[in-house]
Amino acid sequence: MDLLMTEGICSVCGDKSAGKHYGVAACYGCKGFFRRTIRAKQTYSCRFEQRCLIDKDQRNACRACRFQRCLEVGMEPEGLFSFYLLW
Amino acid sequence: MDLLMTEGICSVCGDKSAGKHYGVAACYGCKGFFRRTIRAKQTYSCRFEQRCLIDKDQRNACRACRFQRCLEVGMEPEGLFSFYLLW
DNA sequence: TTCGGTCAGCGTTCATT
DNA sequence: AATGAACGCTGACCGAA
Repeated sequence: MDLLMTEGICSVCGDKSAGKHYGVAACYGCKGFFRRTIRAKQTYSCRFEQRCLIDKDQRNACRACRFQRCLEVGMEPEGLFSFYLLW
Repeated sequence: MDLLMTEGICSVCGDKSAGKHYGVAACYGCKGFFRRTIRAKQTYSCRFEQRCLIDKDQRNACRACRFQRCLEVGMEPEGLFSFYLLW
C-alpha cells in the first residue's frame, strides 16, 4: 500500500514520477540529470555541507547533492556506457 | 553437432538465442529488429563503411549493418527458407 | 515450437532557461 | 552551457496458431 502511494513520486526529489529509471521511480528531470552526469563523467562539489535539500524547487540549486541523492536512493548506471548512435 | 553447438547463440549478434526466428537462431532483440524493419519497410544507411561490428554490445549502434547481417545469416520474412529445408 | 503484439524503460531531441 | 518534456526504439514477455 505504501508502495503504491509512492510509485508516482520521484525517489530523488519528490516531483511527479515518470516511471522507473535506472532502477528507481524518477521524474524526467532526475532521469536526465543522472544520465548526463554518468555519460559525461562529471563530478560536482557542494559549496555548503553536502546536506542541501533536494526537492522539486531546489533540485537544481546543488548538483553535488542532487547526484549524491540519486546514488543514495539506488540509481544505477546499468549499461549507460553502451553508446547509441541512431540516425 | 556444429548445429547443436550454435543453436544457443544468435546468428546475428552472438547473444543468447531465443529459438529459431525467420529461419535462423536469433535473440529477442534481433528477432524484433528484423520484424520491425520488414513490417515498416525501413531502409537504413551506414555512416561508415558498411563494416560495423555487430555483437551484443554494439548491435544498436548501426542499424544498416545490423540489418545487413540479418540478411547475410539467412533471415527471411515468413520463414520462406524453411520450405527448402524440409527436404 | 515460432508467430506477432505489447509496453516499461532506454536513448535522443530540442525548446526553454 | 544545462534542464526536462516528448518522442522513437529496444527487447523480454505473452497469448495465439
